[in-house]
Amino acid sequence: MVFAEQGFYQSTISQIAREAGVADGTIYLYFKNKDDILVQFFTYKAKQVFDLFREEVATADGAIEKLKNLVRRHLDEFQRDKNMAIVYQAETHQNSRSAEPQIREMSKMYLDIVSEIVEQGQADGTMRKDLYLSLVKRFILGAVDETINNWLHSGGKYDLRSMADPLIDLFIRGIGNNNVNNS
Amino acid sequence: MVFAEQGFYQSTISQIAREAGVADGTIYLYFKNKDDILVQFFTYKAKQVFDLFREEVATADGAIEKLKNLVRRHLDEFQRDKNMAIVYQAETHQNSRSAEPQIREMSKMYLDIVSEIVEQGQADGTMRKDLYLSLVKRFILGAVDETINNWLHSGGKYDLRSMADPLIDLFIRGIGNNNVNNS
Amino acid sequence: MVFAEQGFYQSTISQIAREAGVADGTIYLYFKNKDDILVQFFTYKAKQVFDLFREEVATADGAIEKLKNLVRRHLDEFQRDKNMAIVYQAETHQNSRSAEPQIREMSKMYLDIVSEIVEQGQADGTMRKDLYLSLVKRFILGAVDETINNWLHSGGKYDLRSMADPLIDLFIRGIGNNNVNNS
Amino acid sequence: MVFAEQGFYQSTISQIAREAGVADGTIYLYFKNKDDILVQFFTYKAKQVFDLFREEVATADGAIEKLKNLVRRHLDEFQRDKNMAIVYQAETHQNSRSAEPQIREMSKMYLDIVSEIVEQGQADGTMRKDLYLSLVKRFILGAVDETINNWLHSGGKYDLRSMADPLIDLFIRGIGNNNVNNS
DNA sequence: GATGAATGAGGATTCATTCAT
DNA sequence: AATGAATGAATCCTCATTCAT
Repeated sequence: MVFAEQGFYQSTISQIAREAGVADGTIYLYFKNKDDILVQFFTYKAKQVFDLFREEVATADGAIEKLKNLVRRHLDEFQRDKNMAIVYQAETHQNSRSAEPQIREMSKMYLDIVSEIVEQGQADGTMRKDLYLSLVKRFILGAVDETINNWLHSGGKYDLRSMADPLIDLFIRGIGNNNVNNS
Repeated sequence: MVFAEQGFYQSTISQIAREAGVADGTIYLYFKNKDDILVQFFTYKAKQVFDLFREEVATADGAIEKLKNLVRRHLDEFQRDKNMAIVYQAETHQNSRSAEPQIREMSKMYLDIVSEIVEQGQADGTMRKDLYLSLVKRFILGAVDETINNWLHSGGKYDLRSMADPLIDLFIRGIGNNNVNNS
Repeated sequence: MVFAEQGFYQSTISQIAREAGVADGTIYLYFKNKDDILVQFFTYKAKQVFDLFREEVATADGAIEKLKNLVRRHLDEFQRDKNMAIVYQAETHQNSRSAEPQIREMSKMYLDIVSEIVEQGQADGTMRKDLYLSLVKRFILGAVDETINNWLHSGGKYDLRSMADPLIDLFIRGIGNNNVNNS
Repeated sequence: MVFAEQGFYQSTISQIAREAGVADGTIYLYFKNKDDILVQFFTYKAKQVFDLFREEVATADGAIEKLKNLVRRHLDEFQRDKNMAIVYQAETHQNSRSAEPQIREMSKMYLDIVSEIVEQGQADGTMRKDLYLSLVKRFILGAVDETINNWLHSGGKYDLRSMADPLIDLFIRGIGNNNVNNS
């Protein structure tokens, strides 16, 4: 996918069309304009990915287990579809984009899933009650995102999925030495 | 700053010049080309910001205190210079940018500072020894970044700096309920 | 043709396009860039003109007759296509042109034809054997060129072709008074 | 001189100024505008060179001797001042130049000198009477010009002046084999 | 539906020229 | 007289979009 390599705005309709194996004009039979390609791409991908996420979370028991599955699946999917990962990383950090609504929606869906998990964790006593929820969800999303971002910038060589467990561990236990404090 | 509002590549030289109160051609007396504006901007800002960061870390005692100061300062500076924040967020998540070297350098400097802090924390017993260091540093950077990113997408209304302490708390203690484990 | 009137480098793409009855962008469907217009023009013309020259020379008997035909045809063609004549005159006397290879090739082809003729003339005894060949061919090309150049600078009013025979006469007999020598 | 290397129109005022060791603005104290540099250059050079030519012709006896001296001096001067040669070659073959009047004047002066010589030659019986004068003078100028042009395109390596005598020989005797005709 | 040639607005960059110092 | 920073008109080229076939 061209706009994974050079960014969506640096890609031309000609490149996109050639890659799709159609003529330039044909693009306009399916997309209103160039921006609409991005919008539809995100709309389609969002649905696809979030269905997976929801399903993954639903099949797990316990908040921590749900969180583990979510993060694993997240890393897994982005590893599987590196192009989507690149486009997602690039576009979620711009503003005044035409795909802004789609991106906000995706972010929101993700944050909602995390919120639900944390709230469940608080309810069943596996997570701290004194958490600043709106911060926690971003803290988790941010850490996962940056893990993906770094994987991308490194060229996507190593196994991204293997980062899931250590990452969850940091979410759950933090980096402080609890043994010291609790001794 | 125009390219904070519409992204650097969506801004025109005319807009940038008008905003700077000079003629289009004048831009080229100070910058080799359009890309060079971004490069010089990051080079200049990086030096300025990292001097502050280093200083902030140096004046604190103890790893946790250092980390607090760093994160506070980070949020503080990005809150103070919102335009820089926007541009930084946008450009650090693109690839094949001309400012790539500057951005990699900035990232690396940041990660190095965090590494040093964590290593010190491990040495003085305030941080866990069983940490995956290269993951931890990105986990911290990612969480801070996403906090800033969200603040930006919300329009920069609330006080970003106030996020520092709860964020550090999450880094240190995690979200797991240690009381349960330790009871 | 605009660049006949003002020189190729003084013409703008807009002018060239307007004259061709197409939009500016259309030019770039057929030419790589502005320079390529000149290159293609020469490549095309060179082939066309030199095919004529070769043919003209082939159909004549005897070196002197061949030379006459060549010069006649040369003047004839440049008279017929005055724009080409202007561009040719202008560009063959510049250096570091992008069309340089085409121009060198055209010059070389011309000089080669003349060389062959002169060598044949020497073989059949109609031309002097003590000739400095590489000078002779330039001497002929130069004289024809300047004849064309002057015709152009005079506005192309008079009949250029009528210069052919007197010019050949000068090539063959020179301006010296042989009768005096031979008396 | 910069505009010998890249042509006058491809040279910038900055380059010309730097080479002259003055600031850009200073150029405008001495020249009305960029074109005026070319105009003044030709005006100055023309006077200088033609004074030499006239002198050279005056000091010789006999038309053929005068012609020899003129051609020698011409080649000599252009060899000595290669930059002038390049600029002269380039600009005399363009039209709608601002230096056009200067160039026409230079051409005319040259052709006038040649005319005078030929007329004298006809009067004293060393040159043919049946010459088409306006053609002869261009034939001579063209041949000399092309000799210079070729020397320039070859990089100006060999001794240009040594071409003078063989060239004159061609002017005088032509390339035809008179012995054959006169036997 | 599909094509791809043609369009022309838009944008980066250059550079002759000016003018305050 | 000399400077050189600033100007902005001018120009090449790109590319999203259209539309006749």
